[in-house]
Amino acid sequence: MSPHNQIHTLLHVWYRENHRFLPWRETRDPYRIWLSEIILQQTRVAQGLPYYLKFIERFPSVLHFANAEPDEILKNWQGLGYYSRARNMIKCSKKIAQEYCGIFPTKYSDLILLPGIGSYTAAAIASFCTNEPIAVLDGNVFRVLSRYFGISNPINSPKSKLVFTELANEFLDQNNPGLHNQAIMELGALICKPANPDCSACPLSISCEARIKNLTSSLPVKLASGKKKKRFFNYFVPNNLDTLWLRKRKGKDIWTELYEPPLCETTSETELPPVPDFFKAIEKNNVPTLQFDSEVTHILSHQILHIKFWKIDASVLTLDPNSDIFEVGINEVKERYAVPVPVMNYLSKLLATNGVY
DNA sequence: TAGTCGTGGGA
DNA sequence: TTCCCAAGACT
Repeated sequence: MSPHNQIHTLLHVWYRENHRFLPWRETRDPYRIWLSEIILQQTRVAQGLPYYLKFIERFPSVLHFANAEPDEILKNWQGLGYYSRARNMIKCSKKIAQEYCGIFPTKYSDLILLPGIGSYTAAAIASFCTNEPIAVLDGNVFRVLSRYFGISNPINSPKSKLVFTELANEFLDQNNPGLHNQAIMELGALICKPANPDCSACPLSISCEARIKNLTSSLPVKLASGKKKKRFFNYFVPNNLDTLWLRKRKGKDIWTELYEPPLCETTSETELPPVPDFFKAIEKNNVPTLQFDSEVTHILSHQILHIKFWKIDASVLTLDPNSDIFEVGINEVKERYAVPVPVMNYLSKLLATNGVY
């Protein structure tokens, strides 16, 4: 008999009566659970839901997913952010196709070895699909446990993760692991919110340390994040409107494997960036000139991007054949190539302004 | 380990 | 405006 028996009952009753109906809760298909969990990492339900529905329709099984073109996966992921999730899903699906004959594993010990599946996602899939008794620990659970047990360890410090992991598993209802995990996360999402938690409606309030000691506004403790770095991007687009140059981003920077126009990054704001050397003048004396088009500020978790778009006279230049830049119709870009949100916004504005398509 | 990886919404 | 945040994982 667990010392938390009574609270478990209250929590589970609350969940049954108050949980949201979400499509990934209507299945025990590990593929669908996996898809939803990866999509929802650091992402709100409202933002992820349409992506989930789109992916399920287009890629009904893990083998459909594994056999798809990586660029098509990325294109469907466009706009969701944290694109390494999609890249890791591709690796993960291929590994499942090869090592598991396309049968999606459900054991925590198997799941944790797969790309993009960490401790949270492995616990979620295992407990939701087969009731494997292992506690999930996500942002919601961190917050609920911090308040309920009055734990002041910072929730975003790797050292604290061990403490909260043990606590979560001690608090886990061994008889209903899947339901318990769902319930505690849903409680964090709907009641025990970061700001202004609704303690009056909380099934745990009777024995919640934070509520009893009036600490709900000071828990959980979170370490401050560093300030954002500024970067200055200059994108070059041809001055005729129906085509675009693209290049695939590589390396460990943002937007890896997404496409973007030729880029010149500068260390400070420029009134006029240099003409990059992947543009070659057709005639030596007819150097292409740049014409400022528009600018936008794009904010990421750890960076502030100051982006300027420049038009360049395509009729007097040619591309360095050694560059990886290629030319595409704008329609094809919109349909096939995953591009960062600010680039997509620029294209949409371009098309709307000119009414070409 | 602390930093990094997007995006959109709300206080 | 500015800040924080939302079902984390990786290095």
